[in-house]
Amino acid sequence: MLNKQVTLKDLARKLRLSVSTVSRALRNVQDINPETKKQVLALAEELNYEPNFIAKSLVNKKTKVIGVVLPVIASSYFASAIGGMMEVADSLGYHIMFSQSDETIEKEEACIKRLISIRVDGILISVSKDTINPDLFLKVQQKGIPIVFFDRALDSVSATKVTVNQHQGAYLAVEHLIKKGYKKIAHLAGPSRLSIATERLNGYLDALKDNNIPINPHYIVHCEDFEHDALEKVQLLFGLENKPDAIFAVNDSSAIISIQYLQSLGYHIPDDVAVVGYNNDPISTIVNPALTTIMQPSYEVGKVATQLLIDEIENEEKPFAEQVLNSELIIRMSS
Amino acid sequence: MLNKQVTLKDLARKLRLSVSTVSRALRNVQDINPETKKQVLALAEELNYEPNFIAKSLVNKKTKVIGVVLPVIASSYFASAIGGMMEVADSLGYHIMFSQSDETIEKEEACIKRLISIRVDGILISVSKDTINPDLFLKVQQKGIPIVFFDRALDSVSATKVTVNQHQGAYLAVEHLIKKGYKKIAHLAGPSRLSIATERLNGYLDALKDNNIPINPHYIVHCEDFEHDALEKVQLLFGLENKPDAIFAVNDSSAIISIQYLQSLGYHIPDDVAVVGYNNDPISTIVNPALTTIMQPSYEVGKVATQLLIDEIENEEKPFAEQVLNSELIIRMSS
DNA sequence: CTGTTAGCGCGTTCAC
DNA sequence: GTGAACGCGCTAACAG
Repeated sequence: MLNKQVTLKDLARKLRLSVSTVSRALRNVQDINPETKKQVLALAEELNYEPNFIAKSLVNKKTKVIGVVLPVIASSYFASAIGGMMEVADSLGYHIMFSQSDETIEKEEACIKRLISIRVDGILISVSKDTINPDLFLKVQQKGIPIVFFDRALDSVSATKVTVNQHQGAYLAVEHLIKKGYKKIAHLAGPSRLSIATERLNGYLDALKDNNIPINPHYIVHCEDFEHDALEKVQLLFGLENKPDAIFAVNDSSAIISIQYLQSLGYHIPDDVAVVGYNNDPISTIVNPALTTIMQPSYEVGKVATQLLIDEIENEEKPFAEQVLNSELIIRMSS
Repeated sequence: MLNKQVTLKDLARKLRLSVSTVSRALRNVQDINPETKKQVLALAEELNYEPNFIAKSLVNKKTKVIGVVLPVIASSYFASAIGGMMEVADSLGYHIMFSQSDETIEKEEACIKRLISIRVDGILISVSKDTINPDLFLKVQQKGIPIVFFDRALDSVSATKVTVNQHQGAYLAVEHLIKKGYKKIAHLAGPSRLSIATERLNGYLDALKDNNIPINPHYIVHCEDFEHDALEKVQLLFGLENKPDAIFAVNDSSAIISIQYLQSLGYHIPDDVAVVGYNNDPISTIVNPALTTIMQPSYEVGKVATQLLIDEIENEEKPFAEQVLNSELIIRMSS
């Protein structure tokens, strides 16, 4: 029962017309006898004809699909970025094909090669954390396939890039705490090997400096494993003689762990200690008090990156743009 | 600079061979002079030749891509299912193309038509919550395109389906509470119009019945808007003369809201009141005490559905299977 | 307005 | 072992 797919030829035969006439009628291009056009449309409808994109692609060398490569799809950050991509792609008539690199360079390379085989019109990529070598990306560009980096980019390749300013987000969070009157602000930092963590740390430091608040090294603790060792780090912080009156955490999970720990000690949030997180995870509205946090423009990243990619696909010679998007402070009850 | 893509013809010309010879050499099929084969492979490597899937698809009428239609991609449940799909598809040489219906039947129909145009080899779908009409799906099947439903299926169309047993999960949760010695078990139910909510409610009821625990209607409250009105419902529950000693919540968010409310009242979890959630959201390990919950096999759903679809694609005549997967109880500290 | 021809990149005969 | 010819479904160029 396979292959019941109706083709132009089928329509042409039944209508005793030539294939090209049918094709023209369906696409209403050039002059066509309104009468025959009507017939064609009617039969197409009746037989449930759907144009074969594959054949079309082969002819005009455009597949109208863009390939996306990202580390993992099951993360609230990427899932949201994907939403943005879909929105733009959809509205411009493009399809999206996803592939996961699982953070390994081997899979990343395999993904890209497959996308090339599919002849995607362009590629959107957030590189794996180990990716350093630019060769593959250069080859892609040489083949005339536009590529734009989102979220994580590679310095060594010149291309359009859309990223998020981590420094600014952290700065915003700390500045907010300062404005609220907190002065002894601690930072639950992320793993020191990760650039997003150090950028956020720098944002924290600069916000303090710019407001003439002395930096207390004891107030900076690194959670080398994110939320998994956050609890002991908070305990460290509140074991200090001179305890902090606010915490800026590298992510929402760590912030929430802090809140719960402090509450169990009898502290009141935000009166005794204020807490600000990062990410605006769904959790942040659920906890009590609801968490003040930084919302990264992940949806926007997806949208912008896709828009820029399609621009490049359709207007051959476009200079590379490098956009750095800012995050937003979401003030809730924890600060 | 476009269209730098190398083709068989390019290789053939440079090697002064015919296209078919080159093709054969690359696919190492039939007898080929090992010498010419070596040359071909060398040049292909040098020129970075990548076979054109589009052209291949047109010839053998198989695209090796499967289309997925789901309500929203940015949900931890679907994101996880997608992971399962990717794993299976990847290992079997298939690509996946996603599209979102945004829970509307119009977009759902548009998605399916586009997938048909792309000539996907098969379709995986979780229908929008308003979908009732089976016509479109029947048409897809008539075209010879296998379709399998996952998570949410349509009774009116006979096809392979992979779903999750909600009754069993709820039963597991309540049974666990009973075994722990709790007897006054309340249920924060979901919106009564949703089938998953009523199935879970029935699981709750049956678990009580099977254990000879009388059902107290006051202990069943419906959160018509999930977590958004969970707080007031819990307050209702604990405003009762005869207060519950355990809560089974329809999802993790509601469970966490309950925990925090009870803690603020001075209750100790789980000594005074036990709480069990549903979904095994990332939050559930973060909160204190960590939440006992039900883990739905979403990853498994994705895997199984994809596997069954590919089976159908490759073995024409396969009877439809209907798989109902069971959930798992994750025991943590809240019970 | 419509039909004919050619070709997109590749696989599959069928000859040589 | 290799080449020529044909077709997949469709669009584009040129006739008529």
